Amino acid sequence: MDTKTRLVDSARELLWERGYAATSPRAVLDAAGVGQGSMYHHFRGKEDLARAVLERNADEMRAQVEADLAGAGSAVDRLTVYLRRERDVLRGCRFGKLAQDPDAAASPVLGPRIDEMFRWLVERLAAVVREGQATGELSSALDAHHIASALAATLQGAYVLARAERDPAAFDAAIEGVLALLETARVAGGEGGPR
Amino acid sequence: MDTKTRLVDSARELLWERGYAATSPRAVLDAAGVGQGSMYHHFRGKEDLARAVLERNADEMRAQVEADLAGAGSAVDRLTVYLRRERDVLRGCRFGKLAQDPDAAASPVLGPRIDEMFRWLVERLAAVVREGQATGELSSALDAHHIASALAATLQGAYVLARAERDPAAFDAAIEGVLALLETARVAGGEGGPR
DNA sequence: GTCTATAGTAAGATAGAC
DNA sequence: GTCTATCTTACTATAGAC
Repeated sequence: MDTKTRLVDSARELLWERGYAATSPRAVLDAAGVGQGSMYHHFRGKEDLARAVLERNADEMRAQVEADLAGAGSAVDRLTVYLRRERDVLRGCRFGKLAQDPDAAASPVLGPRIDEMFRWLVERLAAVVREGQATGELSSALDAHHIASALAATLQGAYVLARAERDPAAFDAAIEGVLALLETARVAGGEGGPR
Repeated sequence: MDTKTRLVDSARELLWERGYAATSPRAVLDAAGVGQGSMYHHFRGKEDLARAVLERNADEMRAQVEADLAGAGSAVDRLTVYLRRERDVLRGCRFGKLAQDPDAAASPVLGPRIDEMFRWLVERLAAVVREGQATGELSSALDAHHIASALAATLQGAYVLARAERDPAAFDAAIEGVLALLETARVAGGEGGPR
């Protein structure tokens, strides 16, 4: 594996584990096993390296979300697949972590990328909710964007709870809770209604 | 105001704004307008000062939550009051912020205090859900701890979304979404049922 | 292209004058 | 009890040898 790839891989892990502000270029270099100067040859600095990591993370996340939401089954079924997918709970969300990081959020190059990722995610979830409304599975009285926002927020908050309590069970409890609520919102008689 | 109080006040603001890892003692001293040595006279160091801040934050948060949840109205009404209470959305939750901070969460003195706060909050919310089940407002088929976890998680995640999108509207959308779901869970005929 | 060496700054903490 | 001065370490970045 070449040096540039090793740098991105190492930075990706450290950014996930420690966040942006708390990740030093030195730590990345040590983890990648390269000298001081290599990073500044391939990247303009810490921020530019983080940008490369964010681009890769965004590609992977979009692909994963699409895989979950574009599958078979009703809208609620697919949202359930997405929310119940196995995750590295205690490490948290690669994007949510950075959204809370003071330096990453304030960065003019990183901030907009984080912003864009979440706006895309919520809109993608909202589209599935609207599909559910179109088939009659979910009530048309619900605001699709609100429901999608609540689902995305529960997922992000579930990570926060699990990390605070140092217990993955806190994550599962929150996900099961919102799924139970979503289940009650299924319209009786709609496609794949309550069971 | 005495020096010790000014130090805690300044640290409290900076911890909220920047988190623990990214808040330097120097920044606290500058904000408080005191010299280097004063902090080390009143506190053992950065971690000890943060501990003092966390204790004050915990007191205030418990009082605020109790004020919202112990009021009049049905269980769902009170949960709604809690979730809709006005918040400094873009600054985030004083505890949720620290839960995501790598250094704060890893600290043996700060970590357990963050843990305890969230466990208390979820249990307090679960108690209200159980009250709703006792009066027949909410279905007894629901797992109170799961629902409480989902509500706490949505709140935390709503902060994450708003910060990521730099828009308080993202917070409101998530809260309204989960409230809409909670509303559908009201048992018809129960106290203060669906309207 | 990758390395070591080193710049300049700030971190967290301590020493000692007043 | 509060201050300034200073210690040691680590930060982000650059210089220049190989």
